Amino acid sequence: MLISDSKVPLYYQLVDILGKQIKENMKPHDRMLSEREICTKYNVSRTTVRLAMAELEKMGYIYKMHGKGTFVATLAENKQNLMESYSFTEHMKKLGKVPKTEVLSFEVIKVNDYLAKHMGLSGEENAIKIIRLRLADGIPMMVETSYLPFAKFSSLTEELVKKKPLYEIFKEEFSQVIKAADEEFSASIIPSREAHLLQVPTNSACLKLERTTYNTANQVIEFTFSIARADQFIYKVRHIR
Amino acid sequence: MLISDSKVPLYYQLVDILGKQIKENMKPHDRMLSEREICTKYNVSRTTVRLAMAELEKMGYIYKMHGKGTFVATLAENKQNLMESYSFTEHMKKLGKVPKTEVLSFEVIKVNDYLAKHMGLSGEENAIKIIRLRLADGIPMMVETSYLPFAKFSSLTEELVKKKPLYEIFKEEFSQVIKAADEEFSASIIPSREAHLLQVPTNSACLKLERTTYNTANQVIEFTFSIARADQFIYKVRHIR
DNA sequence: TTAATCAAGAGGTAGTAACCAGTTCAACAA
DNA sequence: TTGTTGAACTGGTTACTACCTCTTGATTAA
Repeated sequence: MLISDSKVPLYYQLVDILGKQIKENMKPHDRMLSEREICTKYNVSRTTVRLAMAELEKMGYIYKMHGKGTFVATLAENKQNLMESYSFTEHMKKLGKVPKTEVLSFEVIKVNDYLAKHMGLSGEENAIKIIRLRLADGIPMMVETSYLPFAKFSSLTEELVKKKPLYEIFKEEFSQVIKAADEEFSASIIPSREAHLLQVPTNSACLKLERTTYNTANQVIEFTFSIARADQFIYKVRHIR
Repeated sequence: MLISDSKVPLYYQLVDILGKQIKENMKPHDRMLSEREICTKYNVSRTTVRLAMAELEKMGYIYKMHGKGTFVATLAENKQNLMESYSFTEHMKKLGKVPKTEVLSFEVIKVNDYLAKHMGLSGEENAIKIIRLRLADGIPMMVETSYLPFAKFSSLTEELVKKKPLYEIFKEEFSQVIKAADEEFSASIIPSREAHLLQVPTNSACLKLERTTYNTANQVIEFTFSIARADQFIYKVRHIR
């Protein structure tokens, strides 16, 4: 079942196979085969099995109990890839809504002190500033203002941003893999400009969100402010371990 | 430096030692010793070193680059234990504020359908309902309403809750270790009861927070609603991987 | 000078082996 | 009957070995 001379590691092939089994045939708290049983079934070492299981655990698919076994997590139901939680597009699809994005502006700016500090840039560098309106089922949900380091994304165009989700662009066009993200949540009364864009009364509450996204080399690849309408938008995050 | 016959595993002793070194003597992007160098320095196998490094990586202390080395993460500056982000007490201490908690009510209730569903309980079970007012430097910050499964915490008393942070009680009195948490954020106009408790005008915005906390066996050990005043409270979360 | 090559050293993957520490339950002894 | 014990599982820890891929920089060849 596993391909030894594949470019994709054995343990990762196992992650795929077991993950699929869990999603298709198992329910929360079902017991998995023991590590040693998986070894013989797939003819791999326990090292490989434990690597795969560690990965599944990090993804929230399974949990282990010393002396008892490994079990399917309740968390497995609605969570695949942690990265998806950062993505408005993926987030909305998961909720059964149709996401849509309008790019309101796209420009290259010189970073100010605040941006330089938060993005780990020198004050001389440039950043790409993108303002987007996000809609779900045609209802305006949030306004996002994103800053990307120009040095890493100099060839990025407005057309591309209009065509593809930002996180797909990161990965497919610039080989930037998201490794970590910091998010800050707060609430306030909605600013009038955003009230207009989101089509809500001027005294409404809104959810403010600030996100800093890091690549595998621990560099900031995105710094985003979002303002979301309070009556429509709920933001979900999951912590594991 | 490491103690072979200790009850605490070698790899975890290494986590402590390396973590301390990072916090005390290193800064972001500094290179760590290579895995093989650490092996000889502490006289352990590479297995052990890699286990420790994996742990440090999960904690956000370090990041690795294939072929180049292992480096101190920028994230290390302000983050130790992911669990601490759930804890109001720890969270506030980290911000240099003095946390205080007033227990407003403590009672055992029969769960309704909504609670039963969210806590994985049958409709017949009981829960402990605790309402707390959280203050930082004497300023009321948020009102938290928590539900704990009575079956797991039947011996919990109001006195204990007044004396100790809830998450310390979980760990020390009931051996419940937090493994994962789901959080949902939204914003709204503050309800009048909370407006009064938080001493803000009735038309203020507030941050609403719903948290479900799981133990290592993937059972819900806490379900909490929070209402926080928008002008004072910012909630930070970090995702890794 | 410039480009290709190669070796050293980094982390990544994989196997084997052995023993430790919880959990469970059946077999045995009081 | 009621304990207790102990074997047979579970995952957890540790060591050793070997080879892979990626990065870097020095050496070599064009």
